[in-house]
Amino acid sequence: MPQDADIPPDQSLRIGDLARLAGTTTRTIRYYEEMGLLPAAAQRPSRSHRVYTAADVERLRELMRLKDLLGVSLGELGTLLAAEEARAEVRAQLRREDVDPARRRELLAEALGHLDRQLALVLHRAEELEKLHRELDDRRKRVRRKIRELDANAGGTFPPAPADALSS
Amino acid sequence: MPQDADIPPDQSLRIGDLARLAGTTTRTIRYYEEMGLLPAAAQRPSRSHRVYTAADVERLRELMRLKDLLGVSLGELGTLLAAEEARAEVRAQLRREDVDPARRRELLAEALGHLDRQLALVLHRAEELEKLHRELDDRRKRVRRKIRELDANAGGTFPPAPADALSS
DNA sequence: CGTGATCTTCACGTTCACGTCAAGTTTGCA
DNA sequence: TGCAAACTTGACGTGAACGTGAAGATCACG
Repeated sequence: MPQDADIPPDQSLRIGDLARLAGTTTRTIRYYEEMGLLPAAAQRPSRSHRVYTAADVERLRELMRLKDLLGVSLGELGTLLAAEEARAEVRAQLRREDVDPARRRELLAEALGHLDRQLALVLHRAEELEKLHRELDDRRKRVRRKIRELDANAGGTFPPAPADALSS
Repeated sequence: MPQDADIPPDQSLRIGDLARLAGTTTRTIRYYEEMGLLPAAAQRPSRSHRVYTAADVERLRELMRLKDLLGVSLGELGTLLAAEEARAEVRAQLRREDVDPARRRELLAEALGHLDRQLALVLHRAEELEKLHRELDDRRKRVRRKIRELDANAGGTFPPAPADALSS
């Protein structure tokens, strides 16, 4: 668990701060940048320090969250993230109301597609996890029942023969 | 997705068959054996072929499933699997009714502990996934609402100014 | 009992996702 | 302006989880 020093002092964070706030390392951040997951802030004067904002903390946390929850590689994550980028683009375009409705619809439809792809991934995994959950729950109930049976005739003779096979 | 040739011809499978049936490679199977995830069938005459049964197919599939769903390393998976081993042991002992009740309770309690550990893992992940699911659903709803708004006054002038900020 | 497919054990190679060290540079601050 | 702390790029190292040969043994079948 990351040391949750959740007092984001606001803009102008440096890479070390970002690492601490997101619960990771500077190496990882540079690596993610290299992989295109964190945009390289193109106009950085080369050899000067990287600067970040609170939004970047959020973005990085979201990245790590998705990576963990969806169990995807950084490459696949990059694809999903490109969708997020597109959504940001959409938001920017939508904020200016001088875009023609046809284009607006296009952008929105695209965003919808991206969201649906992510949702499909999430739903599939959630379903599988739920299945596993139910299985474990069933096993647990069986074990607890056996314990209760055992406790019922405590101090007595042998308990009644169980007679039911436990599924593997 | 593994090519689901689900016609398990029954016992006496060889490593290639197991690989095909479980949707993986022989290398992976040997590796898992080396890691102690698949027991090495101790009395194999050294330099003879490995033999497997349909149960092993199940076990291997379960292994891959857990690894994927819980996102754990093979090491951690080994620990969880040791629990399964213990449960198998319990089942074996419980089948013979000549074990004294105290020991039975012990074994059952142990099994319960293992199951609870797995359940905790699963529940935590399921919760996180559900949170992500709700978030994506919300975003999707917003996008769809915008599309409907746009479609409502189609062919007309500009749509009414949205006036609501889209959360990042 | 020959033979081709499949398997055996080394052993080294590879990819991913970073860790780690080195040498020089930039920044915040006294 | 001086300086320590934090940063920069570059390069090599590492652990996990396999992939990929090589050289020989074994199996299943005609």
